[in-house]
Amino acid sequence: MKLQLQIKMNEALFLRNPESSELGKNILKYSIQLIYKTGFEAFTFKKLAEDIGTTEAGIYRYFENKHKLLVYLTAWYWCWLEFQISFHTNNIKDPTVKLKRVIKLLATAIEDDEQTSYINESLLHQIIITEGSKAYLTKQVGEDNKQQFFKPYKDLCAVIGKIITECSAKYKYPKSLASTIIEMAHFQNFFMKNLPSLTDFGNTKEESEIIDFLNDLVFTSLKKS
Amino acid sequence: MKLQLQIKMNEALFLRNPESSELGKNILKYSIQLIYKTGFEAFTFKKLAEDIGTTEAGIYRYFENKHKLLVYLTAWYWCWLEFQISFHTNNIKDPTVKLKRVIKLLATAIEDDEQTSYINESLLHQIIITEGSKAYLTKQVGEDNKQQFFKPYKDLCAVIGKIITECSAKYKYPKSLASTIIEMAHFQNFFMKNLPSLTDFGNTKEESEIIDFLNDLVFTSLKKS
DNA sequence: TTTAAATGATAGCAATACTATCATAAATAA
DNA sequence: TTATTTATGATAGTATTGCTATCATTTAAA
Repeated sequence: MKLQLQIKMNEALFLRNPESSELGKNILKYSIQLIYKTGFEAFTFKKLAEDIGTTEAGIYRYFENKHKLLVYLTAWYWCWLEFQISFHTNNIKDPTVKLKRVIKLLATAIEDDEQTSYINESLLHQIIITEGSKAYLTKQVGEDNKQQFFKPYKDLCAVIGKIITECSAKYKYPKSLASTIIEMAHFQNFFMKNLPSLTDFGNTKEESEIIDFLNDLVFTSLKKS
Repeated sequence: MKLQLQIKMNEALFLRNPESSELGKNILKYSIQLIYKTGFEAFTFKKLAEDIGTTEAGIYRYFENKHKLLVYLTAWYWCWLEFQISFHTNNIKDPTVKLKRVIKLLATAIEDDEQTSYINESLLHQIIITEGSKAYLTKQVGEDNKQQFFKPYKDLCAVIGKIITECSAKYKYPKSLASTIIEMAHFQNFFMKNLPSLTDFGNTKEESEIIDFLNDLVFTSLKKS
């Protein structure tokens, strides 16, 4: 008997719930692998269908198009991460300790946690780093937002913003600082690996340095105010 | 007699230099308008050709594909911005004042400066906010980087990093802080307009608030160290 | 004025992004 | 158990995208 973590996803993101069938789960599993391997631009439903051993039309019964699938995956990731955060910061009283834990969770590569057999969290984390912002950097961001597609991201940001306010009630920009931490945990990681001169971590390429940078950035801001 | 600002672009970015002919200049001019209007995903050379009144094949003689064109536009923008920064911070001794000026330039919407008739800097700035990161968030980032496509971005980051170090020689993360300022000047702007709950500027939607936030972020970090 | 270079016009082709149809298999309800 | 809904597989087809090739014509340089 095993505890299964189920995330309730926004129904407007899919045509048929991918978590409700084998094929659906395979779509999630293999799309993560294929996007990781080829990048989102070169990723197509045709190739995905071949990998799974089904047909293109089969995929289209679950997802309207690859953009929706990407939004689904990112939304899933932010939900999952918010759960991780609430789990790992549970019972911690000191908001400073809490915030440090959050930064570490945001900036650390994840081991696949096997709770959800069809989602490889480690690969998904890598995908979010490279492809995540493409989910909202579009012309349709307004409509997608109306349909609540970015609620998990906004919720996570709100949670972190609240911890920031607990740390320092006077600090004026809790939400912007929260979104900055989230984005920079990913961007500094991408830069470190791909455009290292944009960072100070080019030599070691250690995640711990990103964590140190973010801690410094956040806690000097909060101590002062 | 008018002074013309000419930016020497990396030759590997194009097949034929777009600044060397009318058609080329039209490609730059109309591509900025069309990407601004439709977004990069829906932008095609076919539509661009129709707008200009030429043929698809005509565009392909200048740019290998739309990715290269986007990289060209972003590279041009970073070059132009670095010039703006060096121009507007010239003769300023105090590095703190300099850095404040830089933050303002990064976060402020630009008026089209008419110096370059075929490039509308104001629209281009908007494009960079929404599409800019797509230039490097790809599988080919490594190869593109080898060909020096991101040199203007890296140069700008180095310039800002140097000013940061002038402000505080002891600060440990000048380059990461520089790339953070650059990215956040844009992302907070995008969030403010499209996903306002990710920021603290949803009510006023004023650029000046982004500038205040970045100033606070940067100068508390630098004062402390 | 000859020659080279840039453009326009047209064609074509492989891949992408879908939609539709129908047969079959599997799960569910009567 | 049979009847019936539901999901999948197989196949086709269509418009658009992304790109290359050819050749005639205009424009600019030698």
